[in-house]
Amino acid sequence: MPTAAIRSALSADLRNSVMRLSRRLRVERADHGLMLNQISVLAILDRHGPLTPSELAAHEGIRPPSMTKTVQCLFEGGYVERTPDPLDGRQVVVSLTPTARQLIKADRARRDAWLAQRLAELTADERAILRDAAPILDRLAGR
Amino acid sequence: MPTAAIRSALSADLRNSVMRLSRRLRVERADHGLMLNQISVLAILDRHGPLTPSELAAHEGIRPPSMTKTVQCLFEGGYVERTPDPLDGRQVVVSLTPTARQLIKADRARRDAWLAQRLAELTADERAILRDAAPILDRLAGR
DNA sequence: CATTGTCGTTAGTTTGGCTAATGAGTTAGA
DNA sequence: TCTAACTCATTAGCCAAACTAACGACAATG
Repeated sequence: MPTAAIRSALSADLRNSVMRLSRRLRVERADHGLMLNQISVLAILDRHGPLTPSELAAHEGIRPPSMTKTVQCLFEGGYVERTPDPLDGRQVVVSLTPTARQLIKADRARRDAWLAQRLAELTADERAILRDAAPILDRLAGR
Repeated sequence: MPTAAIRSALSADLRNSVMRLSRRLRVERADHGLMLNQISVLAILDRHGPLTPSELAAHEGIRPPSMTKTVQCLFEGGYVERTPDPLDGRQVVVSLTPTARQLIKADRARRDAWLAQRLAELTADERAILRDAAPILDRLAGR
């Protein structure tokens, strides 16, 4: 098999795997009915503390308007608060509500975040491969 | 850093990388204006010869109605033909037109399929990691 | 103090999945 | 044989989640 063909096969396989997993990730939701991207935002807020919508968007690698929607959903569910920044009236600071904190805690305990669950079922070697692969995928996506 | 936290970080990183790359893949198109998933279908037909819509859907890991849409687009662009199977009147066989064959050939020569291009810019080691990672991602997606 | 820029949001579009249902055609069983 | 059940492709309609463009409020700067 010539090099070009091998690369072409990798391209096809990788594309398939990535698209499939992303479809799965998009649809999958934990038992509290939150979408995985919403949970991800909660996790970011938990790790970094209150952030503005733009900062959140940067973390997720999406545009601010997309993040506004996610935050809106979380707000309606009572998971986040939006408080205007007293120093800069343009900015809004998004922070977790006690409800969200409790949910995150329970989530972590029960390990019911879908992807984490699946990852736990892999071998250590397989997880190591994915750990190596993640930044490469990121670079492919073009930062 | 405790094991659980490491795994949780992997989960977040991997999710991010996969979603980012998938968004990129979805949007990216070659210079002939075809979406990457359409090009992928052409590539499958090129490799396997004529296939039915269901077979194509299975290859891409999507449902038949979704494939019908893609095939419809390709048909309107003059890239595929749909011929009824003479043995089984329910089935349709999708095959490449000369236009498509020519495009595939040119594509291959110029290597302008977006992902293949990016992959070519990686080191051999990095590609090896991705080659190992792809089937694991597939298993995460749930077969 | 007026212009220019930034932030969050709104509005509207695009893409590409999905399920459910339909119609044509096949297969199997009474 | 003829009817019931199944299979395949398609249609219709829904939904999630990204995007761009534009807007209003506010800030910063000349």
